[in-house]
Amino acid sequence: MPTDATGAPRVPDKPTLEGMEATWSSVWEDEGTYRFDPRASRDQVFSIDTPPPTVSGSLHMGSVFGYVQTDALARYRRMRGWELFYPMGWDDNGLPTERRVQTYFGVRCDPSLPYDPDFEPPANPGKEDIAVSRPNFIALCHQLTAEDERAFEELWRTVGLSVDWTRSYATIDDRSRRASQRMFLRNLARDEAYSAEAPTLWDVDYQTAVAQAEMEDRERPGAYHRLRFDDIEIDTTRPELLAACVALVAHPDDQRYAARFGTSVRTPLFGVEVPIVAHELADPEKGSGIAMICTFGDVTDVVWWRELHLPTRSIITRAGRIVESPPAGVPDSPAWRAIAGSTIKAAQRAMVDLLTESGDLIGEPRAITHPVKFYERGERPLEIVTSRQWYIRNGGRDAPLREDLLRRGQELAWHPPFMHVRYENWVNGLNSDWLVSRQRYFGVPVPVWYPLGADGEPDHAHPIVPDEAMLPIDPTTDVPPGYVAAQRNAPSGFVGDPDVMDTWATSSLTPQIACGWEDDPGLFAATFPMDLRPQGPEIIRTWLFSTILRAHLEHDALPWHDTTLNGWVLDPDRKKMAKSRGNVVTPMPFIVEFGADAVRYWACNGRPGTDTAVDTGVMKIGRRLAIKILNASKFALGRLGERAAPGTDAVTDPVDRALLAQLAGVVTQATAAFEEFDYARAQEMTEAFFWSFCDDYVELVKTRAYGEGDPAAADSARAALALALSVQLRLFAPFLPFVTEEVWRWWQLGSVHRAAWPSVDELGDHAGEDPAVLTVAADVLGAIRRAKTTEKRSMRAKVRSLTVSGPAAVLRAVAAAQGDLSDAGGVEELRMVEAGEFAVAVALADEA
RNA sequence: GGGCGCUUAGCUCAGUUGGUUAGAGCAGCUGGCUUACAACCAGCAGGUCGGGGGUUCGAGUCCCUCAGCGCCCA
Repeated sequence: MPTDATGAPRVPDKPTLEGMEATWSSVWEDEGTYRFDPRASRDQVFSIDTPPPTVSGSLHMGSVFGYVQTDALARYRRMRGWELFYPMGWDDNGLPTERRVQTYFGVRCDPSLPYDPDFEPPANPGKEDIAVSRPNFIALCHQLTAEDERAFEELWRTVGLSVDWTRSYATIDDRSRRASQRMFLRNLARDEAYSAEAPTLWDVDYQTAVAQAEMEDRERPGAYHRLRFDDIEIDTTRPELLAACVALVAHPDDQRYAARFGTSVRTPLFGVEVPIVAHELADPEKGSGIAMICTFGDVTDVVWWRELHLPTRSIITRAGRIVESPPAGVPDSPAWRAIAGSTIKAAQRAMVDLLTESGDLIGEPRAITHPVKFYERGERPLEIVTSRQWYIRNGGRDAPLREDLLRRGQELAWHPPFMHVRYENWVNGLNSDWLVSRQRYFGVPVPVWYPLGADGEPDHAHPIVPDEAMLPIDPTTDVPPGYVAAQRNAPSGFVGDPDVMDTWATSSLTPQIACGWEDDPGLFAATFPMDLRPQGPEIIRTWLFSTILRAHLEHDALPWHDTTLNGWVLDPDRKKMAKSRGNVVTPMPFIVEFGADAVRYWACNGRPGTDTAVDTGVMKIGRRLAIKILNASKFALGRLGERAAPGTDAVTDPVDRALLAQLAGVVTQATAAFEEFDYARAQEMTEAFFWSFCDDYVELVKTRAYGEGDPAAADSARAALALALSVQLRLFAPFLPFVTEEVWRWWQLGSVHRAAWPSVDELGDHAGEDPAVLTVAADVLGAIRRAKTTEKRSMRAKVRSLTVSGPAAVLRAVAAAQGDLSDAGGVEELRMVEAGEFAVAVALADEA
């Protein structure tokens, strides 16, 4: 028995689940149950890098699903004696928050406006967005995310996450900005970060550059237009880019065009002479086998342009329109004026009309469906514009670094293991460095300035960097060392980098942020590298990868030893839950209807890495389990009356000893499952044992436990009930923290969540008992019940004669359980017959 | 097009290195107010483990192949 038992239990008459979430979450807060002890040393700490949820996203079942699974692992580790470092962060930085702020307050950011200290957002957003300065806009972002974070924390507390709430952080707070900027400067100093002017994937609506990880292919309708270039016909889906054409390209082995390589043709309408070139990426099967290269229609154009050293004729602006003046080499003709300044769609219509008129469009456009690149949050296809951006090397163009990162992936322990291959696929598929600058507002500023020449032009090759002690900074308001404010934007002065960093550039540092990198060396030494990083399946390529990258570059280490990946949450029709599908469901109604423990039961019922449907049927089972725990506990503890539970030594009856022996097996297996991060298996085994405990063991010993007979036999049952209950409550505690805490405190001091994880040792020497005594007794009891049910008799009906036949070992087990069997089954006479086969014959007494 | 996962009872899912008669819950059916629990309990019935082939004394499990579903990446 636990040594802190308080004596006689206090068991409520009508135990209930209602209100448990509020009661216990506030007790845990008051008692600091989940508070990290910073005096712990690294070998005592288990640290978890919780991915900060995007607070401006909706609270949905997917969040609860993964976080609860992790919480079960965390609670197990805590009970095993680890000092848990389990902080929570909020990912509030970035575009999702900007969007939400824009629609919520009806504002838009105009960085050219000055800060207005008196600005108040309208109570009700009007039709027209109000333009506000960047500082005002950022203030609104902070205001709204603070509200969102309160809602999230409320949910997490209600669902029982054992997070240390005193250690929360947000990816936009001072600590995160400081870490993010410091890491960027370290990358810059080591030449792992660099800026370059290059063709960049660009979202014309958000007006920002987009990284490879944020881009996705979508099937979109398009049309092949066959255009005539002198005697050559090409197919293109983007005739509006004709003016941007710099060459035609065919495969080097394509005999149809072999003779033409090195020659040139003239573009229709514009009459620009362009060379015919050869490149392996030209697909002979596609269209006529020869394509026009434009600057830039897609990423292949960029490859051709770079590798074949072609000129640049960009015609698309960052706003997604055709430029006003034609690029170098293109005449300012009527054809040009037909598209100058127009939208891309309008330009396409104008080009098609002109080409039809001139006869250079052959036949009708042929409709096709093809993959088009989109920003994952965007609504219009990405364009490619040339701009200066910041990059961090990630192995995309650097084989040794890529090999290092693949090796890191092999060092990391993946749960489940098959997820590792997704990482390998991603790393092997990288084809560019990581573009980290974004032309947005609510993010961590790129912490550099540029010197301005006497002509007022910035010198991008020699950025001015702040001292680390100054961080965090905003280069658009802070002044660089050695300059004064008046020199901002003045010739021979300086200019701040206007960009912010990609969200991932900061959230890839959650281990460093949470562990106090450079800010709190003691904490960092005790917690980093972290032990576990749990996450959803969709962020291997972004979050997981970039976190490994940053830790590799700075610390030459993995950021964590183990990583778990949960599955998707599917809607009840087994479709992936996604905002775009409109099938997202929020968790609170389920928590209200079934209770937090029941929702947790559902989450932990989902296997590691396995997609799982929202299923109220499973939650009902969870609720039923929680209620059963209350009632079974009431029975077990109620038998103790006014006394404390007898000690383990009192367990002498073979049936009781067999129960504890079986329980020892469950403890061993549940522990092994948890060690492999398989919370679901641990829950399943515990649950299965508990139901057989209730249905068979409790029924068998009930009479004895009521004390109707030998006091020693009664004490044996009571001691076994109490001990088995204590062990099972602790086995359930990671999954059902509320109901187990409720019952624990009926008779124990302190929290079950700080109690020791059960061990085989505490079950005494009963682990060596033959568990078959209970198994056989349960089988015989089952046969008696079957007989009564078959004859449609009450369970109270007496058994006139019970005959058990079987091998000697089985009969010995029956004999050992004889008293309990007779009591539980109402058996008047028991006969045992040695035989090869196990069989039970039941003769019921006549109805009274 | 490449990679990964899944397919087991009407439904939702377990089934750990190959090993008795493939399990659970829900739904269904039949009973029972048995002093922890009627939002409960007891019992019953229900499956050629997606199709085909192979390895083995033995395959839901390993190999090959086909089909369907889903996800990731091009």
